[in-house]
Amino acid sequence: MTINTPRPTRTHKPAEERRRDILDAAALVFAAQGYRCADVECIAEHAGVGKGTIYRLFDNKEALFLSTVEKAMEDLSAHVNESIDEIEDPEQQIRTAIHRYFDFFDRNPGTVELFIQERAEFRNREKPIYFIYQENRRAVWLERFERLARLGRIRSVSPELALDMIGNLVYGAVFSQRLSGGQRPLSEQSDAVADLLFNGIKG
Amino acid sequence: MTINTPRPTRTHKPAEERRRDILDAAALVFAAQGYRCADVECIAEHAGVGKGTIYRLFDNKEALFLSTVEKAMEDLSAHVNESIDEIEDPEQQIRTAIHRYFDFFDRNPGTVELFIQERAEFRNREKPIYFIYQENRRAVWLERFERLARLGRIRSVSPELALDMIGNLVYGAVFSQRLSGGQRPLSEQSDAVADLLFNGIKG
Amino acid sequence: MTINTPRPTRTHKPAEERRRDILDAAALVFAAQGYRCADVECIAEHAGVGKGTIYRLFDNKEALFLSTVEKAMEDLSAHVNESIDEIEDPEQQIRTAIHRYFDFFDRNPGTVELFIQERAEFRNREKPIYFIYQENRRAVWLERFERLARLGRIRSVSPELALDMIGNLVYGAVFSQRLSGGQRPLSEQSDAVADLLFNGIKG
Amino acid sequence: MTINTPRPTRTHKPAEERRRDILDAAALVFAAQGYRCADVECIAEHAGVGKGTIYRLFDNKEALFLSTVEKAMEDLSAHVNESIDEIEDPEQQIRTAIHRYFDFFDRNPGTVELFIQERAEFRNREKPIYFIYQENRRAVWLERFERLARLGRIRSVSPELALDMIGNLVYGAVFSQRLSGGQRPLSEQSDAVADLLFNGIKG
DNA sequence: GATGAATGAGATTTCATTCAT
DNA sequence: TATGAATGAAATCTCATTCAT
Repeated sequence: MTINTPRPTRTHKPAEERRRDILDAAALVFAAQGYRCADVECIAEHAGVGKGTIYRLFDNKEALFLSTVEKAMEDLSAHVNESIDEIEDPEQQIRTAIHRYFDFFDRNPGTVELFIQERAEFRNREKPIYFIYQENRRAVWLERFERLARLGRIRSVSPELALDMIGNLVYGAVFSQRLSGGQRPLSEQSDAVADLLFNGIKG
Repeated sequence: MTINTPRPTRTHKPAEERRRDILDAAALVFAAQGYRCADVECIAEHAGVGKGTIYRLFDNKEALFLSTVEKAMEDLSAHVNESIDEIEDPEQQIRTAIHRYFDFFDRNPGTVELFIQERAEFRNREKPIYFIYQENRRAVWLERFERLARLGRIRSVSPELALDMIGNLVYGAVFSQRLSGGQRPLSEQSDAVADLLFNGIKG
Repeated sequence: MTINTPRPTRTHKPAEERRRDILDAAALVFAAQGYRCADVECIAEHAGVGKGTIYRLFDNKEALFLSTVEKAMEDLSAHVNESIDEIEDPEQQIRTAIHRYFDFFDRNPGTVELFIQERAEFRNREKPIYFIYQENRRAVWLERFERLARLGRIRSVSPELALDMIGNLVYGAVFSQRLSGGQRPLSEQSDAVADLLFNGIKG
Repeated sequence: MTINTPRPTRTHKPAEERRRDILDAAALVFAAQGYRCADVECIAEHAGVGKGTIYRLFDNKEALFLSTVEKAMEDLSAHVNESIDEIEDPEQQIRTAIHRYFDFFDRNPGTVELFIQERAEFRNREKPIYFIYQENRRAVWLERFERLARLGRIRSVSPELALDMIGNLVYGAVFSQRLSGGQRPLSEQSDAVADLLFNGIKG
């Protein structure tokens, strides 16, 4: 026998905590239902607040969604970049990054949905948040590839191209796995992906 | 004051031609506005028909959209596979396929949007049409990779994995280029991608 | 194994026959689906003609429907009045009329639906066709009741009132039976109804 | 040029009151325009609310309509049965019921329309609400007729039949008056109807 | 004349957003 | 400040009617 303990009618919390609650709920609901089908009321319920509160903290549904995506992107970025700097060898940095990238999506499968949704619904915005973040980090990664080249461990390709390739490869892998309904964790494939990247299929 | 020169009167056409007109218009409008924002009336105008005609030939907006995606996928598949069989060398087959794959999206940039939209809006459907088609062709491509392995031109990776990798790579490349707003044609990169695939960045 | 023998593409029939075919089909479909839900196309199919033909013979859906109701009313009127004049005794005339009235609706249950539909959908028209016909016959029936009164067989009520009462009684009975889902044939009750009418429940 | 003085702003009312407002407006509009032609927006205006409010309180147009009919039926039932129990003599009970039945429809002429509409548009539903209510009350009324029979004041007919007859008679009378456009109040005829019922036209 | 493909007005319903409480 | 009742714009889809063939 469950007892309904209805949410207390009004509660006071610091605004920052409210925001987090709402963004967490939004990530869940947007990922599960898609941007259009997600009902703001449903998000409000999940977050344990009234609709009005959402509209006080976010301009509108679009702003709420973009904040949600941004938060997800921050989490991804933090997860990937966290312990990279402590690694000395650039190849190992790359291998670790791939692994942690895959690992993040294994743990947060909804995040792919958020990225898809963003692009699907906000075609007009300049550039998806994902690619903005990617660009921000580009310089750092480029330098790592250049170091690798200087060490003679990249031969035939320009660092620029290599960076793009790996970006496309892992990005494509995440989408493919998610969209094709693949069940195997991505992170299991990270070594194979890295090997391919470094050695190619002939190697 | 502009004078609208409305579509003259009603014209009769064979059903097949009408379908094509409508699917062409739909591909345009869905790609430009997204599934949700695309107004069926707008598609009708583009196709030069009345709304009713669309609803006579397609059950509803969803069916129209999915037909549009399917048609795009057929076009892609035909474009890629067309002249592959005439090529003898399996490596060359793969290189050509990559090139033609990229080339298709250069010529039909809206197609990526359609694929994104499908996934974004119809999360419930088993599997996106793209992956259904991909699976259909899998056996054929697998055989080519196996031949390559038998010829000793693939060393370290299983044909299965190699196939997945290349799938992810090109798929990711198309998305990346489109989503990141890249302006350079994909097909220009096809050689570099193939080189990476075969030789890796170390090679 | 049935062989589809599709309706020959075009046939020529005298207009009068066409009209009858269409009205028969219309009576069926309108009774089964109701005025609003009845699709003109469906009626055309039932009648074995094209939609255009219907619109050549009838101004519009409304006119078609009203013609259908009128035809039904003519049939009812004919069925009831047919052999009344050959009967000598006025009481027997009334008893026979009641019986034939009920009998008609037993045989043509859809007719009630048509009358209901007419009223439901064409509230604006002066008076339903049923009541127009009823009024036309009123003088004749009034005379019969007056003869009955002159013969001393109606005591306490005016012929006018008696006529109205019986009208209401049988009309109500038909509706009740139909609307309440009664399964017993109306005509079985005609004697009881007539007895009540003549003698009341005390008698 | 008329100046619209639009409903001021939004007001808050208890749900029960809102429901009543809406049902009152719906009864008016459905009776005047018929189920199909009645625009929900029009009902909303009459009720002084927005369309959305109607859809918050009722699942859809159909549910709104059926609630309206049910409410009307409750009102009728209450009006008829109200003071019957205080009457001692069963014949007087019946006479009073007839009178109050007619009186109700004189005061609420639209109610007949609602009943017609219900049947016309929802032919699929098991049984119209009117007949469901009628059946509920049947046992009580049957008992009254049986008491009358025991008192020797009904001779020749079974109580069952007598009850059906009177039901048909008054039901038919209401329809007839309404449909034939009769202007005289029904309640003026109630004595004559009762006399006919008890004594017949011969008596 | 006969057909049925083509048309588009019109009505229901949803849900983001507002604002009275 | 927090709530959720109230709002109404917007979009799908149907089907009576027309008219090219």
